[in-house]
Amino acid sequence: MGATIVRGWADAYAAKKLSSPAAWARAVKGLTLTGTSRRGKLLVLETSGVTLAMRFGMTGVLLIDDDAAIDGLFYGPHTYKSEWIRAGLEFDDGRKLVLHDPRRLARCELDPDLDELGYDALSITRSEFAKALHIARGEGPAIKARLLDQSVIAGVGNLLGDEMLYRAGIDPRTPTAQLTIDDRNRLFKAFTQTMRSLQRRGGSHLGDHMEGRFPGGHCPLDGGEMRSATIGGRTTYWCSVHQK
DNA sequence: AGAAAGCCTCGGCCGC
DNA sequence: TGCGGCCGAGGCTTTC
Repeated sequence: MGATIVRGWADAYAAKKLSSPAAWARAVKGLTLTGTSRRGKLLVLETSGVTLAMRFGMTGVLLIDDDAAIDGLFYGPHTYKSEWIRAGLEFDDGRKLVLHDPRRLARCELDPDLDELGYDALSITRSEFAKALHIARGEGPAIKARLLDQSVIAGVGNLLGDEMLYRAGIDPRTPTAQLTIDDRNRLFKAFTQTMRSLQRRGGSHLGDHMEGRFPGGHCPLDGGEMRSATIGGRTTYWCSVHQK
């Protein structure tokens, strides 16, 4: 902390949410880093001025002084190339933060609106979880879609959402308001356990969840056929036997 | 060749 | 008729 940004840059893709690529370079120059935090999938850099943020999409990785902050992304490449560097910050002490992203879905942001994000998935409490699943009117969305809604709970992606429902034995298509008390209890337990194991593994998708998660796959727990469909806009897999 | 990720936008359907 | 809630499709991009 305390280092000052001497230079920043972003290409047109990384800066897609900004008014222009130059806006990032212009805004970050001369700012002093005062703190870092994370909310859901968003990395937040607090500074002496405007708050900076980065999101990593599917294949984005933060490089700190040339070292990858995480490795082994399930869908990512297993190599690093200089042409995949999309944005970066250089500090007056010689250190740097670099955004490496082959598929160009990662983004830099200025003054992010944290109110758009719900409870953080890593630290959500039982009572917050209950609120997150509360539906005021009607049946609500399919539970899978609810888990992926970043404005309700921030941090759950497609693979994690499938994993939690798989562990809890809940059909991802179930309307949220139809979940029983028992369902909700099992889901909260599966949720926290899944997040804990994710954290232990270093926070990346290593592909060690849900072995049957592919077309024609079978459930490793009971041999049931795995089904798949688009739910909440994402490809979803579930066991036809134990996820009811 | 098609499918996948996160996120965004769009148009359509449903029920009140 | 309008509105909110919800849905899938389509787009972005590249790799496998």
